[in-house]
Amino acid sequence: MNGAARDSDESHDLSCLLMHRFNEYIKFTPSEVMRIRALGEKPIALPRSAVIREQEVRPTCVYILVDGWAAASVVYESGNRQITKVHLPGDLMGVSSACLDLTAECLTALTPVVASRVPLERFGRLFAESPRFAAAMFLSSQRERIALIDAMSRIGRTTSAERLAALLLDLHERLSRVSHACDLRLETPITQEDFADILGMTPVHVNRCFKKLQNLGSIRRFGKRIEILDPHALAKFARWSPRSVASKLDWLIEPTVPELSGPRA
Amino acid sequence: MNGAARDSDESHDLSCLLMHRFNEYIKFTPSEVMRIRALGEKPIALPRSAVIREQEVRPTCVYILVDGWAAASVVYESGNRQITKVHLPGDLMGVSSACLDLTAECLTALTPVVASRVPLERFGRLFAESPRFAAAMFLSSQRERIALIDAMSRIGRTTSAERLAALLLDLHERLSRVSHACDLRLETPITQEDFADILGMTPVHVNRCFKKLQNLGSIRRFGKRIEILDPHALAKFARWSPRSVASKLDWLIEPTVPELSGPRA
DNA sequence: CGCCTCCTTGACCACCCTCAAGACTCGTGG
DNA sequence: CCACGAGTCTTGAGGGTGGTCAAGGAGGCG
Repeated sequence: MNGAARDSDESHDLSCLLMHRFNEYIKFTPSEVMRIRALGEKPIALPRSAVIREQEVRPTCVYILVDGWAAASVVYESGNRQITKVHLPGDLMGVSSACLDLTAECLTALTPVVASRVPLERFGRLFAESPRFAAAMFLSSQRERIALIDAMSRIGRTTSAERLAALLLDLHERLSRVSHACDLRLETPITQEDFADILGMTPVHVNRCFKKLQNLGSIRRFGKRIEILDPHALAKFARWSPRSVASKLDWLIEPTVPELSGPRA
Repeated sequence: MNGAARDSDESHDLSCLLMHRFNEYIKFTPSEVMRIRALGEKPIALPRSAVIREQEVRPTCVYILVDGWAAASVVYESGNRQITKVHLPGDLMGVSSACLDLTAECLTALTPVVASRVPLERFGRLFAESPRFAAAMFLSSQRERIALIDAMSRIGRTTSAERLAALLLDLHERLSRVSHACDLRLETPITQEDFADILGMTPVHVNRCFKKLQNLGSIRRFGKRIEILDPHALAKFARWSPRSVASKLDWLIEPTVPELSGPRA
């Protein structure tokens, strides 16, 4: 048992949330769950727009987003920024910059957030000692690459309205997995300017695209609440379909769990 | 010694090339090098434009690019495609799709290529048995994420001429590391249409951007040979600077090499 | 109530796309 | 050796998507 275990009273209620993400590819054993739970330091609350971690600084930690939404973005001197990833509760943030001398992206709070630091040393120790944790991290990094590939190809090769539609579907899917979104209602606490920075366009044009999707009868809006009226039509319009992660991963990880948690659904 | 060792006579001369990439973050021991060498099957030669691996198929392998240039791209029904990564000799290809049920990207040959398949099982076995290999793969995946982040933010937030300039500098840097490019001359065997697919624009406009960079006095062209006249000015124009990978990685990997395999510092 | 942030809308314009035609290169075959 | 054709590059003309600028409206909070 390592010294960080004393943090775990705060991270108590996070555990299920975090496990949800970490379990994406692997069913961890109880003892593994214990260790993963102990990864994060005491969570910190930050207001909206707060910088969680600067761009162009020495990376020392990764971060677990416990509550709220956050953005990873590349900021230019002109003030322009491109959001490269919208992080939802349970996400691990700032991992990619760990391979660099200076961080490539800035982590900011899109809403008030609660986040927990994970020192790289602690992360690295678990990575070295638990091959299954290493495999899970490897796979989830690949999944992040896929997300980037999808976002990039949309920015490069689809129109603005299509991009917005795809983003709404994407957020809806991710949120429903964290079970924030019920049915086809979508609560998006972020501004149209944020949308613009995600989609590589301007706030003004985001607004016009929203109107366009409304006129097409695909969505309806009530303030920040968005309702997807015809998901099928919207998906077709956006040329979007959900990615399904590999079901068979025995090439990387033993499919069965050695100890207790045996039963597979 | 595993059965794949018999492939190693062909992969003989590749080893230095591949090691160059695999060594990016770690210095491997001789026995580790042996195992990595044995990863790839017998390399296969393919003509330009050949599909190395389709999109939307079940992933069974990753690929080592031994010679030539290849592209990972997302292809739309309309025939449009976005190249998400230009692979140079020594690159590992198709890794990100390994986490999916169906591949997200299509791998195609931009020039005649020589490539070697690595069955996922073989990759996974080495990953499980060698924590140092696992760490190296993890880090190189993070580096790929950074490359995607950079490409994406450029497409989303910079003008076409800036993007082209950044791409030229990027290719020059990568090529000079594989030592194909001497000095400021850049041999690009790919068409302007390929450039367009990388940069998220049209071939016609790529041509105009080339002309613009020439008129600025930043580059000169002789067919497919490009000379960067003022790299400093070009980098400033493109808002480009080389990324430097972390020098201190002892949080993930023991910095010094143990002899054969086991002993921990 | 007033201020701030965000949303909305209009007018204008530029960057980049589309279409199209001609020039150049290079491999192939007569 | 030249002719041909396919693929690529180059250039022009015109148009549309989306950016810029600006002003008014709507909501939230001290």
